[in-house]
Amino acid sequence: MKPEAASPAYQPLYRQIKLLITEGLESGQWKPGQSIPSELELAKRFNVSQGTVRKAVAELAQENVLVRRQGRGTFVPSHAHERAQAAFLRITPDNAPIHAIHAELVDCCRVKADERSARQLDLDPGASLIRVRRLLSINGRRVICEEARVPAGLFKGLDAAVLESHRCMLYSIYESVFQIRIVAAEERLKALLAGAEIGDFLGLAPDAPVLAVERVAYTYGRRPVELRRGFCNSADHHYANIIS
Amino acid sequence: MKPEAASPAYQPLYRQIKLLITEGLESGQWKPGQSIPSELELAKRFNVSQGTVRKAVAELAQENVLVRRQGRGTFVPSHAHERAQAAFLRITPDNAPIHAIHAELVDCCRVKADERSARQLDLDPGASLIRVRRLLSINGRRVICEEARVPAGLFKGLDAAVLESHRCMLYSIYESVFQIRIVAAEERLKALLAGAEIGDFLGLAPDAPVLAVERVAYTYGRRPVELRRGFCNSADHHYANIIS
DNA sequence: GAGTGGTCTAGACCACTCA
DNA sequence: GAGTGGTCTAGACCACTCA
Repeated sequence: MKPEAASPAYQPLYRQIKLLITEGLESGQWKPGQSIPSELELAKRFNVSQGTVRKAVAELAQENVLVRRQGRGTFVPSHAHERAQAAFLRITPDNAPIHAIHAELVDCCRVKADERSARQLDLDPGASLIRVRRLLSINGRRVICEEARVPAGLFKGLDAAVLESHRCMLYSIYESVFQIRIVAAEERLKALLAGAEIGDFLGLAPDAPVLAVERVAYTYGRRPVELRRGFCNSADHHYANIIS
Repeated sequence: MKPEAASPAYQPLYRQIKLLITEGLESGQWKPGQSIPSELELAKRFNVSQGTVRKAVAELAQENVLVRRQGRGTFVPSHAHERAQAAFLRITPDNAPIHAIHAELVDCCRVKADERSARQLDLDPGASLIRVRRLLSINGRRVICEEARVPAGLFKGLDAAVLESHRCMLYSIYESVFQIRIVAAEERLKALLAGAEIGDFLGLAPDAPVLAVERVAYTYGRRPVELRRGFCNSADHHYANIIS
């Protein structure tokens, strides 16, 4: 492979390699938890130098799409085994580490996408979504009430039975059952009053404040595949963020 | 310079270079807005290869401590000119870009550090702090009520007069008046009720929900130099965050 | 000891900026 | 055209893991 001539669509070699690796991940050629071939092998396969592969892999590792371990290899992170979860669960107790997370299913049903949701998910208005509502407990205390909506077309067969038989984080289920890996997300936070329904779920008065977290979650290639709304009792918990 | 022998304290060459560059920034050898020497010149100066300098600079750029511009050079970002601010102001209007930010001084006084603040700022309990309270307007609407506390020893002369004569973001003032550059921060978010005082400032009922943002801000070498608490009317604004 | 990723060098050439 | 950072190569050696 040679760098192509300058052009409006010019992409450096290592970015093309990056794309090729991403395609391998998307197609399921290398699965979560497994390692991908070594740098030297990929270099041979793509007919570039090891340095170019290294640069591509470094960027993917940077984006948490791959994990490099010196002496062992380069791995596809899994929401299941690893605590790659940690990156997507930003709510933590104020003065303690998380030692247990537990999810209770509230309901799971089909809904039609409203205009905004359709736009956010890149679907036609009125497209069919599956809506999952759950209550999350951290260290035995019910803290978060959340609602996820995903395209029914991508998540065929997602229902209460599947959710009950995989009592873990949703993203582990997306990954293990539907082969969809969440790799990035955008969130918007607001403070709201709980209201009757959410107050009930969280054991709060309707006029208690809750932290509302709206999320658009993305799979490879920045394709949006999930909308989520979480309401958190932030009396003894907070949303943690690191800038820069 | 040669890589030193393996040892418990082994640091690769490029990390040592990184430290040398950071020291140059701290000492004011290269100032915000200015460029640092070219990679080739730094390589000559430190007696390493260009690639090693490149790796050091790349990590610093990654951490937003430097900014690289192809064809022009490598620059020290400034809170003043650039919108490096953007990284530290995560509150934005729900449906519009920010076109104007305005700060009103509420008060500025000396306070004693309580135990927690002293610990967070790495000071002795009871150390003298300067507390600044301000109201921030975004696009002409008062949205945030914030309180910053900084060590009096590092910010000698910070008072109402200085704040009134530099009507801009605090971090610009820290940088231009006190030669202290904020490069990173940790934040904790909660939802609270406004209460009488904050409600007054933001034109909200005392039982309206507000987004509370607590921050510890760091300068080079992850040294904490500011504590901040912000209360935001999140009715038409939100805190934006990108994961991964 | 074989295999992995991590560091470092030297050198070529490219893309971009600016005078 | 000179100077900057960006890409790419080839090759050496190091640190780490695992059998």
